[in-house]
Amino acid sequence: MTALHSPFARKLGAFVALSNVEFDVLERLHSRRRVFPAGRDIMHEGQANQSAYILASGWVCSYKLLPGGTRQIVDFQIPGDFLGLRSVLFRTADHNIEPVTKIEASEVLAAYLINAFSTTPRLAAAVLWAASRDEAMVVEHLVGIGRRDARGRMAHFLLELGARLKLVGLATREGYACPLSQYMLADALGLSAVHVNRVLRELREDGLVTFQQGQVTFDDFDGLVTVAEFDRHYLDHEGPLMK
Amino acid sequence: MTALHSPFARKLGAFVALSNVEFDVLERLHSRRRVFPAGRDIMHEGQANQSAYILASGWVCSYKLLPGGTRQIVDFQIPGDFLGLRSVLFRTADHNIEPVTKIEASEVLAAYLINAFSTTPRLAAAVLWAASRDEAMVVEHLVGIGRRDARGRMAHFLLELGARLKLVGLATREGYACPLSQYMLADALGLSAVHVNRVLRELREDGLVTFQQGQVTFDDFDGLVTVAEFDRHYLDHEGPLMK
DNA sequence: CGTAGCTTTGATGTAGGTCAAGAAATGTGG
DNA sequence: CCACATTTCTTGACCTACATCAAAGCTACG
Repeated sequence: MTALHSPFARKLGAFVALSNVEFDVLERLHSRRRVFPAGRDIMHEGQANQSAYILASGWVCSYKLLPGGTRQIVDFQIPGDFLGLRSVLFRTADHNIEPVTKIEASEVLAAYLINAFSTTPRLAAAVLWAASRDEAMVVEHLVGIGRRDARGRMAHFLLELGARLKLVGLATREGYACPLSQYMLADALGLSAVHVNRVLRELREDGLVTFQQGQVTFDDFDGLVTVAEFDRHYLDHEGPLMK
Repeated sequence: MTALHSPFARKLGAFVALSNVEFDVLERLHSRRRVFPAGRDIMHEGQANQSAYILASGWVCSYKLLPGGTRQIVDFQIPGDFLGLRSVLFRTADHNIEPVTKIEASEVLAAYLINAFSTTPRLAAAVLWAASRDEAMVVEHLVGIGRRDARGRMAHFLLELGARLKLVGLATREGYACPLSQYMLADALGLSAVHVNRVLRELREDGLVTFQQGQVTFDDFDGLVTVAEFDRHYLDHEGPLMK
């Protein structure tokens, strides 16, 4: 059954056990489906009146630029994730969003969303839950950059991404397809691209993970968890938490 | 008029122009007022069924510990800030909260809050607004740790804190009282305490800021803004944005 | 099939960490 | 209000993780 639904429905279903009615409301949220090419930003810092989207396929990243020209990627979004929820609440976007690959996304009209929330409150809970989880991930990212060394950061990042992708059926314990360049990893982890390359080599030579040709392969999952000091708890929802 | 209200009401009032009725509802939110001593955590990672609080006086910090024993402070909360909003939504806290000073905080009952939201929706908007602003600050913090050097981080941090304190009337353009130790600054900025000390000295010797005896003094505000690459925009709400 | 963006590697530099130890401030009990 | 203890601040010497620079081999796609 879950296989019939969109990644978004699938993800929310992992948080809250949804009825068929709720699934239907969910599917009707998606209004206009749009396609964007890789590389061209779909949202700019400071831009007003942005729509929100639900990502159907492809990857995007949210980032901020510093005056010096360097950038920091705050988060990646994968199928099933919301884009620009905060930009709707604030009237203006506070970060940039760039598609990493070609993407398909469904526009979500604010009015529609609010209506869906009032008719099916469990849906509101599920969406807020997802939003809180995103924020928790930003926090974890912050902790990693502040207090982990390069190896730990990379290991943690690759595991976390795996856990998120598993939620929408795009990863297994073996690994997953990953379209990120080493430059993007660098901008996400607060490292230089050169160092990212070296760390990746190290992890590979230690028999922990291989990241080559757009494919992440966990060679020693448990070993990697140890290096990452990964807290299995915070993303491992085995079943719906709300019955 | 604003001077009569609590820091919380004062802060929300800066976002959304509130009516007297709304102010009253706001004041009634605070149920039990409690006092906590400095240093003893009031919320633990993994602990279930936490209450939320509104901080009335004093400072607290939210942090996470890594298995290695190091810690990363994610954010400081000052009077008028919400504590543990996310811990209520998730049933369990995902970080620790430690009072930096002795604090007074009012417990907020979840049921009360939800009720207030449905009767005065503008209040819900204001609270969500504040929550989004907090999240935006965590993002900015992440960017700083990932891509700014120690000087820039410190400068940015001191300015941001000043901007937040100004919202609740606890800072001026001249400076503010700040009870944080250099160890805490270190844990917040992802630096060592020793280096924090050196950076502070540098900034003082360059005539930019002085941080001594619990007092932050801006010696050259504009100069500091330049060093910090501080975006005046993102916290400078001069008046209510929603009329 | 050429050129632009990735990846890989080596050599060298530096910001910030760690260790150590003394000086100030702050707190505590008598 | 003083003596003592404890935390916090400050500074110096040394070291390491990561940045920067540079250049060569890959991929891929228009």
